[in-house]
Amino acid sequence: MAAPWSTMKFWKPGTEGPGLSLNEEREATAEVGGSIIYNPHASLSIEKQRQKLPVFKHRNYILYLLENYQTVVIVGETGCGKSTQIPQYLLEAGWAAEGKVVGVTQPRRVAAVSVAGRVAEERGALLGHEVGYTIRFDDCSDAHATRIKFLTDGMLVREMMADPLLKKYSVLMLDEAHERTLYTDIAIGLLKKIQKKRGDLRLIVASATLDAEQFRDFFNLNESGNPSKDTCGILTVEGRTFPVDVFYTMSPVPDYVKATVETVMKIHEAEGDGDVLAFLTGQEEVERVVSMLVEQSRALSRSGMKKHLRALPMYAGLPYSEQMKVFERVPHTVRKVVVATNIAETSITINGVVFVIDCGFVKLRAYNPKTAIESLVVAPVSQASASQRAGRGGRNRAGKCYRLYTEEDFEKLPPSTVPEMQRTNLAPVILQLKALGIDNVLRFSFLSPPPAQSMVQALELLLALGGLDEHGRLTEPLGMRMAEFPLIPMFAKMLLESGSFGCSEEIVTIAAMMQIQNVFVSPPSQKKPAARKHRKFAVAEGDHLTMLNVYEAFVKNRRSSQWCQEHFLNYKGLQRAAAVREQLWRLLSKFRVPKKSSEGDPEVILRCIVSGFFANAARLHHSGAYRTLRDDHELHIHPTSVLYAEKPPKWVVYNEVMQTSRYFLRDVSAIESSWLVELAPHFYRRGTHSSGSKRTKVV
DNA sequence: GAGCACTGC
Repeated sequence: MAAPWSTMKFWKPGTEGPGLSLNEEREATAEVGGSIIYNPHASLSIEKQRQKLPVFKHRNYILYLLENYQTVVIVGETGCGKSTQIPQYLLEAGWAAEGKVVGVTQPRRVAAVSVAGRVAEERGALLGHEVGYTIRFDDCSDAHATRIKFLTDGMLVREMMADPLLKKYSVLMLDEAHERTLYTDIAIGLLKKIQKKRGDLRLIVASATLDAEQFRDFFNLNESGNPSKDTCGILTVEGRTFPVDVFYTMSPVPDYVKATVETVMKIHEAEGDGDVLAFLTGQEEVERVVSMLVEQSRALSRSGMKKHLRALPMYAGLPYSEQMKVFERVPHTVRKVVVATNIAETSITINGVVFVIDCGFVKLRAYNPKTAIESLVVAPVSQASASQRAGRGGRNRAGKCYRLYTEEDFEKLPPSTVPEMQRTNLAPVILQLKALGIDNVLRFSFLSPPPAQSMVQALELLLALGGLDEHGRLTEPLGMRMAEFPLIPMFAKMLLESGSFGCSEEIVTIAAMMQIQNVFVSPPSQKKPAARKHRKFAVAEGDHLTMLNVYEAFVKNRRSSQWCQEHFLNYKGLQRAAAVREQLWRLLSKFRVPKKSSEGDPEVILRCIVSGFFANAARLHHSGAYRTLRDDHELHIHPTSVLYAEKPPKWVVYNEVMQTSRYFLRDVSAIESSWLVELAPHFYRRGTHSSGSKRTKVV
């Protein structure tokens, strides 16, 4: 291939990188979870290090702004130190006096834990006392002693259920707010409401440049037009990163998979030391590029090239031990090439990356509010994402980023990604808001309001499940209880019904297992033996009972990691399922749902599943495909379902529909059509297709 | 017959 590159642009340090900070360097999974080492003699040097961070110069101004404004938006560029330092400035200035707490939210668990660890270390404190964290399944904080508390944004929303005004907090800092995760957005809307009742509550919104004004306008309660009465101010803190040269292709690339391989080989031949990180959209592309690179590097070795290539895949579905390989150091004679999905954009940081290749696309979840069907679509990345990807190459030294698209096309990309709130099924959000006392969700102050049709779909589903009444009010006790579960409402309903079906023990396991992705692992090199082992767990009733089998076998085999490996099962996933199961059990006991086993009878279990998932039913069409009962949509059983290899049952319920190349049903079980009429008479009635009312569907 | 970005409670 002729040299497709031309240098188009020089990326000035800190002008383009969205607000990531010091903590990111500590986010790599390999570095997380260790004990905190405290060296009492290091306090002076820690103090000096703290003063060297770019944010230190702004210390007094930040404190001044917080005295004068209810909300402060801080544009903190990568490496400025905001996440670790600002909470300490607040503590030192007395914001955590009189039993008050400074709270800092993070979108991800690892980040909450690692930043908390770093801050505790800087203060010479034991994690869990003065400095602590709270994430699901792991509360390392002290109700009395903790002054700075790191938590996931989802956890903050949960805390509001117990303490609607968040009275114990004097200041809340929402870190990485520009990521606009679902829970950050929920928290933002709720905090604005809380601020109207609690004038003393201060907010710090840490965001990227692009969104700063949107946040300020949202939180500015001043309607007088007089700027001196503004309640929100903005401050920008420069970052500390290395420059990244950005290159574009001269003309559009017809095949970015091939172009990725060619670019890697070009870098390998022409450039000095430094690892490569390539972004692609999915598992299949990643594996294809890895195998092509392996082939190419063999040819290179044969031709006598001294420097070797080591291509490694990285995506969430990869077994844990395989994921860890990307963090391993390689000898100087080897160049590491990590081929990753979007997981490497924010969730993990790989040290030593100098060269980044960006295919320009991303796989995103989308939601169709008309059909209530979610899909995974490959879409062009946003400019913000592209900058974030490029920035992954400038963390240790100056880097280079190769974009597999033209500069002209870059200019046409959307500035930022559509917030999750606008591309998701809102039923869990609406239920949560109702439980927090937001009666009129249509008038809730959303930073980015979701489509009205999505709200309507959510309200209809919650009504059908009995969580809301005809007036849209939360029902007692059902709706309130459903909201307490960390699950989508259908699962919550199924669990709450499981006592009366006499199968709560099985249902709680099934609900927990369904929260885990990739229970079955299939390494590309061992697909056949893996499939053989997996088939042993499969039952004709479908995926729910198959997952029950897997979990019960896991417990029977003393939760052994060795056993999981032999059976190609995701050990970490099963451990997580056990933790989820325990949490769900606690909630069921709280609501006095009796502990009962179906004693091997599959029918009650399936009926109980129908009591939660009746709206997700489909029947087999003579074409061989399924059709939804809701709106006659054509669907296919996903190849990962055990029913894919079985004789297709006439009627099924499913957990979700995912649109990729076709509409696929995921997590499917066989049912009897009569159960639908019996268990959801308000939703279904027996009849003919010609007649029909609006609400009830004809079975 | 043929396929699942990523978090989080």
